[in-house]
Amino acid sequence: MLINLDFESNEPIYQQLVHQIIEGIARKEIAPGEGLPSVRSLASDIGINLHTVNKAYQQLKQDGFILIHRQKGVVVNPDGVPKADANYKKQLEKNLRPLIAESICRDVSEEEFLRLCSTIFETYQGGSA
Amino acid sequence: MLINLDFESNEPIYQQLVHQIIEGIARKEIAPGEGLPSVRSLASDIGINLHTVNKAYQQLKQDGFILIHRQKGVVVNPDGVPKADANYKKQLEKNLRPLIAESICRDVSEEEFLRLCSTIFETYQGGSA
Amino acid sequence: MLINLDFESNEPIYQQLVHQIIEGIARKEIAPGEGLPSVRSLASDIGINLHTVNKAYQQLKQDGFILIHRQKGVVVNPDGVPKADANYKKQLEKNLRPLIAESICRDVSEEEFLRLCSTIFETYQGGSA
Amino acid sequence: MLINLDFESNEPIYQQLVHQIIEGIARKEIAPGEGLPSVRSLASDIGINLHTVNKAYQQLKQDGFILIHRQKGVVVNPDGVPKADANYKKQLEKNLRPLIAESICRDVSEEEFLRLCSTIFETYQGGSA
DNA sequence: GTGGTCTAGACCACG
DNA sequence: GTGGTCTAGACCACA
Repeated sequence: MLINLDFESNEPIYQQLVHQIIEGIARKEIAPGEGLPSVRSLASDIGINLHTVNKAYQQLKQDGFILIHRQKGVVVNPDGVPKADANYKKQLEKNLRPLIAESICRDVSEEEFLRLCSTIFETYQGGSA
Repeated sequence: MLINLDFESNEPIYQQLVHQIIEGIARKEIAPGEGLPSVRSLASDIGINLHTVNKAYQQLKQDGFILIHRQKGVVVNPDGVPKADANYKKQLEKNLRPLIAESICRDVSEEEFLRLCSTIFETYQGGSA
Repeated sequence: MLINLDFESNEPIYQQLVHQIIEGIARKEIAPGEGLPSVRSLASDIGINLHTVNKAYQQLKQDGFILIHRQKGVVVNPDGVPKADANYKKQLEKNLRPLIAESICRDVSEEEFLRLCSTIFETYQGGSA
Repeated sequence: MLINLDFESNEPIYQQLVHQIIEGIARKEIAPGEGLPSVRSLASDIGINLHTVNKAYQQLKQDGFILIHRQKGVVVNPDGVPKADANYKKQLEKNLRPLIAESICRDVSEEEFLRLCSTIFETYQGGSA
C-alpha cells in the first residue's frame, strides 16, 4: 500500500496518515487481521518522525480501526471497524454541512454533488468487486 | 442571522465563523449586496476579539464571498460567489474522500450516504423554495 | 472628463481621484489654466464626501498640479506642472522597483515590460497628436 | 540577504517586507527551494513583531512565492513563482498607469522613462549574468 | 465610525 | 523548536 503525504498541506501529517490508512482499509488493500508495519519501520520508510506515526496509530486504535499488540505488532481490527453509530453520523453531517453550503453558493447542483460522491464511492467499491 | 460558535471545538473560531456565514448565504438569509455587521460590532456581539472576526472576513473576501466597500462597509458579493472551478472541485473531492472512506469502513451504504447529503441540501434549498 | 472610481479598491478614493485628474491632464483633456469643478459640485457629481474631494485637491495643489484661488476657483497650473527633479525620479524608481522585481519573478521579459510601458505612453500621447 | 525597512514610510512594514523578499528572489539571492528564516527569528532580527513578519509570509504564500513546508519550514517555491497571467498584467498596467501619467505631466520623455526601467532591470539581471 | 496596521504576550498542535 | 490561533489594546487613515 502506498502512502502519499503532502508536507505542504495544512492537514497535519499524522492526520494524512490516518486518512491514507483508512482509505487503504476501505479499498480492501489491507484486510481485517492483517498486519501493519511497525511504528519504527513505517516512520523510516516515509521519512517522518516516530512520534508522528505513533500519533496516527494511536488515533486509529482509538477509533477501533486497528489493534496494537505488544507482541503481534499492529493489526487491522479482525472484528472489522465499529459500525456507524448516531454519534458518528452526527459528526459526519457536521463535516458535510460546510462542504455542501459552499457548493450551493458556488452553483454546484445537488445532482452534481451526489454524482461526485458516487464517483468517489466507486473508487473504493471497484476494489471489492 | 444567528451565529453559533463552539469554543470547545478544535475548529478555529474564525473558521467556524467563515462556515456559518457561508451557510447563511447558502440559506439565503443574507442576500447578495446586503451588508454584514462591522468587524467591531460583530466581535462584541459574539464576544470574541475583533481580530478573529477580521480574519474570518479577510478569508471570505479572499474567496470572493464578500467585498469590503469603502462606503457601504462589508457586503455580500453582489455578483454572487465565483462559480465552482476545476480547482474547487478537486479540493471538494479531496475533502469528501476521507469522509467517504471512513463511512465505507463503518458500513454506511452509498445510498444512506447520498440520502444524508440530500437531507442536508434540503436544509438550504428549502429556504429558497 | 470622466471620473471612474472603484469603491472596492484598496486604493483610497482621494488617491484615485488624484490619479484620475493627473491622467486627465496628461491626456490633455484639461489644459493648463483651465478650471476644475468646485469641491462641492465635484463631490455631489461623484456622490462622495466633500472632505474626500478636498483632500485630493489639496494634494494636487501640494504637488503643483493645480492652483486654488479663493475667487477664480480651482484651475490647472497655467505654468505647467513642475518638471521632474532628482527627488521625483528617486521616488519614481522606488515605485517602479517592486513592480519590476515581481515581473522578473513572474517571467515577464524586459522587452515585454518596456512594450507595456510604451503602450501606456501611447494612450496619453495619442491625445496630443 | 539584507532587509532594509523604512519605519517612517507610509508603506506598511509587512508590505515592505514582501517587496524586499520578492526583490531578493528576483536578484537570485534566495534560490527556489531555499529556506527563509523562521517568523520568530526574522522578527527578532529586524526588531519587529512576529505577527508582522507572519502577515508578510502569508501574503507571499498566497501569491505563490513561498511554501510553508511542515518539515523544512518556510521555503521559496521550488517550482518557481506562477507565471504572469492576464490578471497580473492587468494589475501591472493599473499600477504603471498613474506613474506614467505623472511622468508625462512632469515632462519625462518616454525614452527617459524606459531607460530608467532598463536600469532597474539591470540591477536584477546583473545578478544572474 | 470604519477597516488597516502594529505591538505584546499567551497557549496549543505539530514534528 | 516551528507555525497557528486568540486576546488585548493602541494608533492611524479614510470617509
